[in-house]
Amino acid sequence: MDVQQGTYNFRQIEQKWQKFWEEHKTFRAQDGDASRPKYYVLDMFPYPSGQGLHVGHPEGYTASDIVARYKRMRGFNVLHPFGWDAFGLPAEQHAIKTGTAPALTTAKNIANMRRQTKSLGFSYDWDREIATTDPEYYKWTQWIFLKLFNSYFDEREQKAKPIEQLPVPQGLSEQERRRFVDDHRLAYQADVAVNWCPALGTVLANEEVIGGVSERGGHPVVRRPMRQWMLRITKYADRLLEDLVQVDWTESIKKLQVDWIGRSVGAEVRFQIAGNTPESGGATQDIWVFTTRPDTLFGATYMVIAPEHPLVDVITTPAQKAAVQEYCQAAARKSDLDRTDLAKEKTGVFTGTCAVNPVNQEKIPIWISDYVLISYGTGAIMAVPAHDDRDYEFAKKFGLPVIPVVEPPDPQEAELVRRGEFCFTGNGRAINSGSFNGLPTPEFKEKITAWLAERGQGKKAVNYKLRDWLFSRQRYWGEPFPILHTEDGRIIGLSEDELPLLLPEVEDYRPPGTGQSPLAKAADWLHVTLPDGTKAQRETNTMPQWAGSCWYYLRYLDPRNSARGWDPAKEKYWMSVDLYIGGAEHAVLHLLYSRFWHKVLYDLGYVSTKEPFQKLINQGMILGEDGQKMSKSRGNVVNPDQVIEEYGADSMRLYEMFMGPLEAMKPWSMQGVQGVSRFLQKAWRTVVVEETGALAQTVQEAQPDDETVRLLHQTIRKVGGDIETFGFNTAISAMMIFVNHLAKQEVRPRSIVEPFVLLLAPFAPHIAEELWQRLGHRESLAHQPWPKYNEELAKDKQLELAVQVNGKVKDRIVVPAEMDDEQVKAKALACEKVVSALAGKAPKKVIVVKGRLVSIVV
RNA sequence: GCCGAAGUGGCGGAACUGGCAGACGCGCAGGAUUCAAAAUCCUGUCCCCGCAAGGGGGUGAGGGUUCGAUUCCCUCCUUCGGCACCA
Repeated sequence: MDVQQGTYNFRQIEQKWQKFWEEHKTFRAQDGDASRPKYYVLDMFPYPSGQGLHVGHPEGYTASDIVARYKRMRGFNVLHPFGWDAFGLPAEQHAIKTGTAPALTTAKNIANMRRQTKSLGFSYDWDREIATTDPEYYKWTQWIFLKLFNSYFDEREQKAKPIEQLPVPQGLSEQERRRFVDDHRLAYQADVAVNWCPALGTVLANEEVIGGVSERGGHPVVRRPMRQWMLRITKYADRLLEDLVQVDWTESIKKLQVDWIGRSVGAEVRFQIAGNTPESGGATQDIWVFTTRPDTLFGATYMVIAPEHPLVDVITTPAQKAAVQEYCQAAARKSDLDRTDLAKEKTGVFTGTCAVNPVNQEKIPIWISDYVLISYGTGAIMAVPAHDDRDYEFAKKFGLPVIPVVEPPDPQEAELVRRGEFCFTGNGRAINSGSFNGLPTPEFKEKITAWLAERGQGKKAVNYKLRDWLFSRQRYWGEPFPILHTEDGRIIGLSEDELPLLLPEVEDYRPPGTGQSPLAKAADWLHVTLPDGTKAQRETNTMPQWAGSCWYYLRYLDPRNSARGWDPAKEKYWMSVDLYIGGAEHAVLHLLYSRFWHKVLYDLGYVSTKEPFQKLINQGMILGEDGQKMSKSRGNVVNPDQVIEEYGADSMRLYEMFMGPLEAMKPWSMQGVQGVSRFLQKAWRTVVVEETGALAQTVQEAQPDDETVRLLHQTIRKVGGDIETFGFNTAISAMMIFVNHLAKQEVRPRSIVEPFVLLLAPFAPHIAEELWQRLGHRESLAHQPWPKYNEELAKDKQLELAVQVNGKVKDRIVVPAEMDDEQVKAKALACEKVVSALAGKAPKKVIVVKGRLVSIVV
């Protein structure tokens, strides 16, 4: 067999070992094994696209695989699973174009990407493979949805509870009671202004709209009211924030989540409409505003309400009616894109009515402008142009007064602010604020909030940028909702034993254009008669792609369980995920949604940890050789199949890790692949005679020399340490140094070569297994103990120190490692070059830095 | 505009808690081997002056702290990522 011959034939070696691992189930994770610590390494599972794997995928997968293989050798029971996030738009769009069922396209794509993934020799436990589109999988996605549907959020305990425990007010009619309950479910329906994308024929979540166009495809998105399914993620805003302290993620990713949740503390303040006194009838409601700067109340010179504010019609005077109507209608027609584009120029219209500032009884005009959003706070603001950039801009445009009430600490700024020529948004001291003058901003905030509360004019308030999650899509290729709508208007969740509710087969995948999904056309599926004879229709919306990926890490724990989503004992054993690796593009979407579901499941007792992912690493993007983002149109896309064909999986893996830091963005280089490929060949030749395939004569049962032993132990220490800190590039460089040294040796003792092969194994597992076997071992090295290093043996006996005079290196001295500082000093001062550099002057100071240098200051 | 990360040879990048800048790899140059090429091996490779010994400069720019700064502080510039009227 060719494999037995000498040259490094990666094709045969890689095939051989991939087959071996698969047949021997080398990487099977043992549920509940109490004899070893567990370690759960998870990759963000891919969407099985028709393009197949791109080189960005193996970057994260190789990193996690190195850790998985390393942990196994360190004695951990490792769970390292893989699967497919297989619902999604491309397969559906392909179906619309060609009529091919998305299920078929998806199966084909999975088969291809599975082949590619396997060709890289990752140590996945393939017995646990899952696909979100598998009915046996989405059955449980639907099950979790029902848990959300059948739960409410208990404000006092700040947690989800079964809906049966919801305290319902007495004396409600059956219909009112039902309405009350439905309004408290974590999954609920609401008429909301949604992001409707006409080109895609579906609504999108806020997170899926980037700058007014759809994230996928870049199609225009408009606002439109529609009845949609929502998930009450906002109830979890505080917990999603607080629990970030207990996960081990980079600060920048945490910050993205914090910013997305956007918690703001301030006050809600009541403004009465001028003239709306008890004597005059007092019928009009007051306007409540939210502000984070109640300390600037004395500087409020006007108010703004959103065009959609319910009081618009009530407070508009007859004289202003026409102008206001025109403005509001124009605002309603604007898409988000328009609003973003026009953000530079403020627009607005006066209602004709004034409000009364509660702190000084001043009358201030009420304006309407679309820079105030109906969906945030109360949909109305008090405007303080002296201390808010947007209000300042608006006031300048419409000639409204600017009254400074905060004095900046900087005198120059203070002068400009006093003249109304500078908008100061920072903290300072109060001016023009009556008896509050002189107070520092933070203190003023507290005082004024209490002052308002005492008088019933305000209260402390918290607002979030985070909105409830729009959870329905008008698409075919997604999980159907396990929901029925009865003729008499009831919403019923299916019972557990009716799951999975299968996706019906349809002939036409085009959206009907009515705002419904293609499922509305599946008449047989759509219409249902309940046992009691009631007629009902199925919910025709489907879930967004995020649904399946919200909980897949739990299904891996028990992927074939048909009785429950996962076994509680297995959950307790494996959770939480110790290491999660994937792209940073999921920093807010997937990770936030997933954490939310996890917390609901935690509240309901289905999982035992508060957070799903303990440690998170984001791999950086790989650019094309030209330093540009890879794209077909640029023609700079690197195909993993080709790289593997030409250089082998081990070289591919090694190069992806050697390119640079895992988290950095970095360009591809085919010559770089060649470089690591040369390294592997060199490593091969240190062990195997190329002509015969025999073990090299130089690999002997001999005593290694001190230097080689030292280098081996240093390399063991370096490689292990680097894997722990994800410094794979420097680990590989250490192995290169080691091989360069070993290749020069006439004799390469087995006691040196074998540990090295084990070090190489997590990075380049195929070649390592082959070398291990050729060294005479029968068993796979996958569970061999990781080599240990000896600190004493790793220590350098002699140290070379630099000797500096006034910061310039003048000479070098070689000293025994244990030499004490005084002796080192003496030796340094005795150097010929140092003596001449000193030129007879006495050193002021001599600093010895252990193992580094001697610094002499004159 | 705001927030975050980062700027080191021709290129990717290294440098522990402030301690010899440029490890390792690529590329390039020269040499060995070869009829020749590939492969492999050896030598050199931050910049400037110098035949050399040696000297000077150097981690985006400028300043500061320090015996000593790629590392810490301030100002500015550039690139990338995120958010985008959230009061």
